[in-house]
This record gives sequence, C-alpha cells and structure tokens, in this order.
Amino acid sequence: MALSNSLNDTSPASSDDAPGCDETLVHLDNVREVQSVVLGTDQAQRMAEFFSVLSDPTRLKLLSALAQQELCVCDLAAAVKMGESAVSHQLRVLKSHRLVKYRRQGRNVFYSLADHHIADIYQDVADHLDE
Amino acid sequence: MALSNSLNDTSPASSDDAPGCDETLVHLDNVREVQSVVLGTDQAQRMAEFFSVLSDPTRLKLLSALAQQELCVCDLAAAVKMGESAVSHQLRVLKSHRLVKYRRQGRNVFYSLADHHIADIYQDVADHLDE
DNA sequence: CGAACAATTGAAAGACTGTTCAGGCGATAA
DNA sequence: TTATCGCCTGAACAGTCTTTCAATTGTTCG
Repeated sequence: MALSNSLNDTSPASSDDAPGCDETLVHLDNVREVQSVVLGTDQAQRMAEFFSVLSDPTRLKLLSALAQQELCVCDLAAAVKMGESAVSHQLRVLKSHRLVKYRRQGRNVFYSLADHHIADIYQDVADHLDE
Repeated sequence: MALSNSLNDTSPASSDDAPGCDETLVHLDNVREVQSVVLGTDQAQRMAEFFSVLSDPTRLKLLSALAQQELCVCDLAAAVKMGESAVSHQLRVLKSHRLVKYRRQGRNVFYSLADHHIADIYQDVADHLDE
C-alpha cells in the first residue's frame, strides 16, 4: 500500500502562507483527517516520475513495439519513423527507469521490455481510455 | 495480449543477411512486422496525455486526498500545503481530463474522484514501485 | 447596497522536456 | 591498418509546464 503515508505533523496548517481561505476557518477536522492519508512528498515525487516516463508518445510507441519483440535501435527508429538519436535519447530514459533492458550483439544493441508489469499497466490505461 | 507471432518461417534475426541499418537495409522483416503493432500517433498522444496528468506530485497528492473524501479547494490547499491558486490550476487539469468532478455548495466548491478506475491504475503503479 | 470570502483566471518567471545537429566511441569488415 | 556502420552523448533551440502574483467572478451576510 502506498496510499497512506505517515506525514510529519509539524504544523497543523496555520504557520504557512497561502492567502485566500481564512486559515483559522478552514475545516480543520477535514484537513487533519486527510493529512494522514495524503501522499508524502517523496513518494508522490517517485510516483510522478514513473508516470512521467509513460507520458510521452514516442516512448509509448517504443514500448508498444518492444512489447512484441526484441529490437535494435535502428529498427526501432524505422518503426516509429524518427531519427536514431531521438530514439536513443528516449531509450536512455526508459533504461534508467528500468522499463527496458538491452544486450549487445555485434554492432547492434537489442532492447526488450524489462518487466511484464509495465504491459499490464499499459493495458489498464488502454482499457480506461476505451470507455 | 501478444499479437500473431508469425516468425517461424526463418531463423529470428540471427543470420547476417541484412548487415547495417542503412535506411534501406534495415531488418525489413522485423520492422514491417512491428509496424502493425506500434501504437498509432493519435492513440499514443491520447495515452501520453493521460499519463501526463498523473505525472505531477501535486496532482497525485490531490488525488490521494480525494480518494478518501470530498473536499473543497481551501481544504485541499491546506492538505497539500500549497496556495489555493496553484491547487485550483491543477484541479482544472484534473477536471478537464475527467479525473475529478465537482459540486457547488454555497461559497465552496467540493471536489471528488470521478472514476474508480483511476484508483486501480494508481494502485498498480504503487505495487510496481514497491518491488 | 457594500464588505468579506471562496474560487477562478490571466500573465509572467523559472524550470523542465523533446528533438535536432554535430561529433565521438566501439565494433566490424575490407 | 583504415573505413564504415550502429549507437551514444552533449549542446542548443523551441515548446511546455508549474507556480506565484494580481485581478476578477460569484456567493453570502450585514
């Protein structure tokens, strides 16, 4: 479970800035009740980074290609109709986040999906968007 | 999930009959086979947009708060410790992508999750990151 | 009516992102 | 060895995103 996270209750929502809603008149009970459930900053950051990797059309295309078979960079470039450099840059992102793995064979570097979990999430979203 | 794997005719890419990726000499069989599976540009774009909405820590915090209960803007702002304006801007993004819905009550506007599917995807990623 | 409050909006600064271009590295073939 | 190919890397540009500030809309109450 990553939804709940112990939050450092340093200040009960009063010492900060935030103009607008009267800080002493916020529904304190609601706020306090929710603060123990709100995603922590570091965890939200990690989660956002993961989604960020999937938030680019080129990377999604690459993943959808690799979901079928292992491919080298130039073939991937041809498949998504982009330059090899751009593809290499994006593969670097996917690699650094452990979404793909690679192996060298002669002059070619073959990439493939590192995790089947990715395909599942991918599928969930595809279904969601088909509603 | 896997589409038709019809690569039993010849040995899979081991033979060096197609050396180099000279644009015209790319492993044509692989590329052509994959091109029918690669995500289309428009679909990739839509999918990327969806992930993009979830690729921000503030929005994830807001969603995690709303996953527990309906909240007005000023309470949300207090919960995530940010200004109301910033929160309102992000709620606008979530709203435009149908991830949250809202209702007006007096001077307050209460937001809540629009779709339980979101929570499922959210959970899948949380599990994935816990590996 | 006018004052106070909740929320939205627009503009702008600052930071980030994705692509292209040019060059470099490693491996292979002549 | 040299030449070539596949791939990677760094710099730079354009476009986008998130936050803050200021002003505005809409609602409630005196």
